[in-house]
Amino acid sequence: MDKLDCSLCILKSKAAKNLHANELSLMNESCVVVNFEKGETIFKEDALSSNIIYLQEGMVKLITKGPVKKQILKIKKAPCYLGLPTTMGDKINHYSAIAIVPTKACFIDINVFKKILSINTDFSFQIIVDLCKNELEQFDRCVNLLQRQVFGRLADNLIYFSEELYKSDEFELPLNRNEFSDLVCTSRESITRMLKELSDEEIILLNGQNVKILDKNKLVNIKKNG
DNA sequence: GCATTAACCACAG
DNA sequence: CTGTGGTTAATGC
Repeated sequence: MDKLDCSLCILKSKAAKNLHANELSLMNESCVVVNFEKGETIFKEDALSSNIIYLQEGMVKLITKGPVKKQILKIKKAPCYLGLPTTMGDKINHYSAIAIVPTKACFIDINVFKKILSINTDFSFQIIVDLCKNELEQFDRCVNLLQRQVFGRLADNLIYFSEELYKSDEFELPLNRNEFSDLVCTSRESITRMLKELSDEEIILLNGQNVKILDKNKLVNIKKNG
């Protein structure tokens, strides 16, 4: 177990920036840092959960086993809190979190977390804002998945990676074709074909997992009309 | 009917 | 793990 000092952590979420020294030291006492390799599970669906996880570095996928097949719910990147809905909302986890790149995470006892929520309203407020943003995002994603065709969903996800996760037109997909299809809700073959097609039309530059968006406008158009 | 979309299957690097 | 081709079911002119 690494010894840590939360007050020295520069990778603070918006919420954690509001924490006072005494609250940070409260976290220190019950906080454990764990490193995860790509592919390692941070917490598992159906297991009892009693921690809030603070993602210090890295990226994870949240997945759940649907009635037919597994589904990637969302890709989350550090810094952020993980497992708020699934830890506060029920006794058992409704989804799993798996690292998709080397990831560093702090495990915080739920009771300590609750205590801090109750004494620091700025912190609590920011947590609520995050949760609300997340819910809006999920509503959008839900409608997109249900009402758009595959090309639109693919474009949507490519734009999400570019704008939300990497803040760059060029990025390395942290998912293989199969996982990406689980995110976009389509088949592996369709992902292959459609990425190739976008590449042929010079809307993206594709080189293995490396994606560069060449024509953002067209991509946005596909997202709208797909 | 005929075209389009996209999943499923099989097979090859 | 990925790309390709063939096949097929569903949907919409």
